Amino acid sequence: MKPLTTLADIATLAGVTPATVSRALSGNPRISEATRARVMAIVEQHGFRLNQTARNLRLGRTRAIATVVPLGHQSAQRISDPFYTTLIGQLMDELARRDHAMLLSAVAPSDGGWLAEIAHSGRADGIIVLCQSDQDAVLREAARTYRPLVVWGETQDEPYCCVGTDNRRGGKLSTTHLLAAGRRRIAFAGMMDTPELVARHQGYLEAHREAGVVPGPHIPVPFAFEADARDLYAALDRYPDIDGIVAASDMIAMKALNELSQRGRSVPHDVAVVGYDDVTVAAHTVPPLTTIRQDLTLAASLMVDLLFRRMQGEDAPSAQIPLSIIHRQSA
Amino acid sequence: MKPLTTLADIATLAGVTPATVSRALSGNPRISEATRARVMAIVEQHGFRLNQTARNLRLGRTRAIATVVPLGHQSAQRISDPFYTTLIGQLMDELARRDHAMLLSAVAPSDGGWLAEIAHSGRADGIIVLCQSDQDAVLREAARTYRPLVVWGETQDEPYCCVGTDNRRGGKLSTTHLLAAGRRRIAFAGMMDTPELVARHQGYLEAHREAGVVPGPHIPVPFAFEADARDLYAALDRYPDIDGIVAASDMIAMKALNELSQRGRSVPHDVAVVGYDDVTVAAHTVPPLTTIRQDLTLAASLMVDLLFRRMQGEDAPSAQIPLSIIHRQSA
DNA sequence: TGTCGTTGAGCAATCGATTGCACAGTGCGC
DNA sequence: GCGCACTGTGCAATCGATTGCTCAACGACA
Repeated sequence: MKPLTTLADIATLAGVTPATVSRALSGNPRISEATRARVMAIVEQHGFRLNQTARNLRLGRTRAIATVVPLGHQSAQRISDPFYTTLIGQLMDELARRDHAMLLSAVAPSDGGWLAEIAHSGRADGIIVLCQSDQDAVLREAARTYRPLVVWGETQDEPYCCVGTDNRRGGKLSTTHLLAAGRRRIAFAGMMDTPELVARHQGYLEAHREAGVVPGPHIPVPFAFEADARDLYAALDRYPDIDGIVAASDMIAMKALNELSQRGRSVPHDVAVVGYDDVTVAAHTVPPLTTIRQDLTLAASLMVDLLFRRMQGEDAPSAQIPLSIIHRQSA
Repeated sequence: MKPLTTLADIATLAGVTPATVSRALSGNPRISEATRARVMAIVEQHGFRLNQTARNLRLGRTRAIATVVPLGHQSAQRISDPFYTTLIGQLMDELARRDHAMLLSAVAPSDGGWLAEIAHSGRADGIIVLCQSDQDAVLREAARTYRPLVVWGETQDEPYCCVGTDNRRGGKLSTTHLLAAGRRRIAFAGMMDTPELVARHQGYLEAHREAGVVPGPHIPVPFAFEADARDLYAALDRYPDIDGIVAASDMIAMKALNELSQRGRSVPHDVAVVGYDDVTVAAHTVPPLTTIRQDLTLAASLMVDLLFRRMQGEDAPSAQIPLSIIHRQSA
């Protein structure tokens, strides 16, 4: 049963016009039951599907949302971090629930045109940007003319709609936890090349300030596992007196567990480690990671909700989602 | 500078017809340099972008590839397994390189129509299906009428184009490794609800047969970490004599490391563990995982290559990608 | 000056689905 | 028996870009 390709084909078979078939399919009440049944039978029989491209053109919408990960920062050379992939999965579910498709892409922003290209090419009805990266200026510019845009990242005074957690508080929370446990030489492991990470580091500093403790060294480790991370981690050897590590992500924390284990330093006895994100594997490392949880299911549903409100013209504002520290055994 | 929306707008401003603007943009040599320059200037100035939906309708193609993950099997309730997310990332890169967008979706196949829906709705020029799941029949049926389809999974005698590794050999490889190390009571941990996993299990059995060793127990653990996996893992207590575990995925292996550690059983001394996939984290577990590597960069480029050849009408065949065992410290 | 070839651009159909409006047919009331 | 309201379909324009064909203008050449 070769599938027919157009409404007109079906119309011919049913002895009606394309208009009638269209109405029958869309449940228009002005079509008689008899006609509808006849049309539907033929549609079923031939496995006919509407051409979505034509439909989208006519209706001026695509029922697709573009999800973009800008790779302007070094932290995420690739979308390999489970944090992002989990978020993408949740967004996908949430969009599917609203009957929208997800157009996924990662862009290495060579110029400022990447966002405008997506916004005005008519491929999607809205855009979700995962991570501000170093593209704050581009986002601000786009927000001036393009409304259906939601960004995951550090919420500050941005003119665009941004969803995220209070990263400063998160960084402070994990650091305070270590300080309260008596740790006095706490390193911060991670880059500071996105607003979120900068904020986490600020929270780390703030906790130290309030406790009257001198901050430990900064160890610049990329988010993802990379070849040169090994060298960077030699930093652990440079600072043998570290008794605590605040990691900017669970992946970094996990790498820390691994490196510490190889150096014969026990966690949490010698060094306590706190992660960030509570990705799925965090509960399954050895020892399981104490970490800062961001509720990604909530994040995804909130982002999609805001996006749809913006697609309807509403001027939905930025929002923060709650944060909590999950106590496991690494700290 | 509000972006103009249509070719006609630009045409009006330039004092020409839409046809001329279209030709100017596409580099048609029949347009004079003077006219082209004038049109281009206006296009630049207003940040005009072609409406891709209209273009796609006219040209009969979308420059988009649908990537689908069927969730018919229990193993992957969600796309959380790093194996799939890494593969998706690689596919995304490969598609971007060919200037195609990726339409990502996960479907819980309630009926057999999901694939036909995607194939004939005209949203994408081709389809990549990640994992056969329990949908082999649907794939076979679709392959009869729809050519641009490539599946990741177990390559057997399927009539559709399938890319994958020799899972039977992989399962055998890891099992043989354990047997060669003197292990004699080896469990297989994982579900057998997809053809790939069945094949890995067969390899496991085959290795035992050839070595003249009785296979150990089968512990049915889902691919992903889930709430009830904990109960399933109580199986470890039921079989205290196990000295080796062949895991159907690295995630399962990782969970095994964790559970064993909680029971005070050392890896690899008491129990040796071999994973599957060599996901990024596998090198960073404690101890680092010995595992079977599947080269996903190669897999992605091969799949996309086959898909594009099929989109051009060629009858590109199934293919296998190589496999290797990576020796680390867990076995 | 008349004819032909070339260049550059316009006209209009097309891709496939949707929808406002027109209109034929039916049943009803008076 | 006539007009009216109502129902069910058809007609044709529309969404925005592309492209085969047509055609005007120009220069060259005889």
